[in-house]
Amino acid sequence: MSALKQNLELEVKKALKSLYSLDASILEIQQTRKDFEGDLTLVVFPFLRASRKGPEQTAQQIGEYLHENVAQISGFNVVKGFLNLVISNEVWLQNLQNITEHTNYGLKPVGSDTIMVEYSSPNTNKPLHLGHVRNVLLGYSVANILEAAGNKVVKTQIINDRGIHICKSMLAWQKWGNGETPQSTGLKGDKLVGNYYVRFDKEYKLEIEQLLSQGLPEEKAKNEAPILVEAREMLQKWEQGDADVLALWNKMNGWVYDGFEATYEKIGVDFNEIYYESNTYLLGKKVVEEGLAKGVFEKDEDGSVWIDLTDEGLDRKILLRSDGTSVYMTQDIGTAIQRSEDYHINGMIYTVGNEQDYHFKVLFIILKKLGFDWAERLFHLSYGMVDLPSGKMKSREGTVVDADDLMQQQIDTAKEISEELGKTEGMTEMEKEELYEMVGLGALKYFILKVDPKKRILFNPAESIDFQGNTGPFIQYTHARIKSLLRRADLDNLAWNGFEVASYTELQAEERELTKLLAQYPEVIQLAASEYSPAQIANYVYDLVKGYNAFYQKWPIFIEENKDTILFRLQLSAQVAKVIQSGMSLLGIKVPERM
RNA sequence: GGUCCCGUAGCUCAGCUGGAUAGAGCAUCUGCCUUCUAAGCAGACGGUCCUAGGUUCGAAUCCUAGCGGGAUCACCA
Repeated sequence: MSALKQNLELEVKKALKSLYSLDASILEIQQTRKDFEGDLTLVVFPFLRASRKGPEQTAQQIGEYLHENVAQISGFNVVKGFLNLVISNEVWLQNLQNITEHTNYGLKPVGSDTIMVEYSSPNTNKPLHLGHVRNVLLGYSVANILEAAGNKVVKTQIINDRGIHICKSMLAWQKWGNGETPQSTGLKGDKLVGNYYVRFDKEYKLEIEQLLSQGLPEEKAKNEAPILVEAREMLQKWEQGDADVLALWNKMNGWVYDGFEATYEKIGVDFNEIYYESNTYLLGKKVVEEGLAKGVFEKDEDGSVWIDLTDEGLDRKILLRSDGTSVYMTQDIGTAIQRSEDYHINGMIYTVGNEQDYHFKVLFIILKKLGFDWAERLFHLSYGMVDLPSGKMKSREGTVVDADDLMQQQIDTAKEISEELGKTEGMTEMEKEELYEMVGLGALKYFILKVDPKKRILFNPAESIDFQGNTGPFIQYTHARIKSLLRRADLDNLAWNGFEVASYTELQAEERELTKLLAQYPEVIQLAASEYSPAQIANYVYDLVKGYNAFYQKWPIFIEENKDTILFRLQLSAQVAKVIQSGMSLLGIKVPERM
């Protein structure tokens, strides 16, 4: 398709040169809108000055020239200043033929650029929730898309494993845990640790109340509650390398990682490399010292280190506290550099919520100022909040939608609907379970990925996600239906697989439309990659499926008399199924053989 | 207050590197299963593209101002 377009652009340029001696540098050839006849449209308004004719005449003239000189163009028509070109069926069919010969159609071979994609990046004191789900799905899908577009991709996360929040869970477990473990309770490790985080907060609030009733001012009560003081002491011990504290820290973090791993596996995402803040913050501090020496940063009298970005319309930002300890920014600087040393990256994508827009703006400027060449290709994949009808999610207040619960709920819904529709007859228990999971998670993933990441999502846990219309299950269903056709074809010994579509002559309008849609897939991947947008893929696959269903309903296959027609339609269907499967896998969504 | 993001049908969203009569899904209504899976198809209904200016042959799309919603501006992460 893009080759076709490129070739056409060349021909149009030739036409303009020969007709009006015009050297057009840029010209726009776009898809013809549905309501008009044709495949590609040239807008001729920009050439009127050179042609010294009206728009219709100009379009007519160019059209005649192209029709005569370009074999691929089988016709044209003119509507106002729009020249609609009809591409010959042979071109589309040849293209379809090429598609049948490529198993990885649309995907580029891996090139030399290495891009690192970061997503998830949780704290280790509580389980993953709905917000993480959006994050993980986006990041994982963008990683897939970048890979499909020809990049070497390293998927990673940064685990925020140090800080007071972990000490809170540790302390609460020490005090009230009675030696509980995931094994002894049957709880997932992240859930167990999360419970103690909540417990800490509860006790903390009680202590504050008590202090307030003793007449302490609020500020002081919040700051001097014994349990908080104790947590701070624990953090200090941690930083000093106290063996007992480190052992507890390792144990509880281990539980959490096991829990996360289970959730990631369920959701269907993975990582190639994991970074821990406890390992990178020291490097950050070192680099800040170096930057200070280079004059990129400045030191205040109290010893704190800053970068002044007021020239860029931003603020002053702190990089080291007066006591020399690191802040969030310091750690991110260290992590970025560590990554560039471990892998020779050409760029990096950070999947982080839009409340961090400012942070990453500053981080990128700092890395550029420090002179790293890869700093030119940093991108903050920023996404909007997932809000509940009740408002914002807050872990400490328990108003979160837990990731595991959410997935299970979707799977249960899928089960209900499947059973209601009677779709699972003849399936084994294992096949059923697999199907429910595919469909339930497919609905969830598609629901989240089809919208622009920048937009906020309002999620109502009480209403289940749709399974009809523009949804994951709708697409999965179409795939299953095609597979069903192909199974029947195999039973009937119809050798569609080797059928040469290029020589087919009976192309119907719906079939022609489908070949055009299939031809667009490689371009769509490139666009999705350049925009870091899974939504582009989702919307494309949806259009393809809509187009297929229109064809499916209008043109029955097996009752056709002409065997070539049967084989052609089967081959076309198989290619559609292939692209559906491919596109959905870029979104991290599996498609079933039957449903 | 400064900065950033969002505002398109009753609801959820496409379209936004300027192009033709602004498109889908859900909801509502009408048809289509004794022919390949009806989680489907065909059709109807539904719009001041937040508002006002500007640029242009042409603006939902670009620019300016305003309105509404959200985020952010910590020696928290």
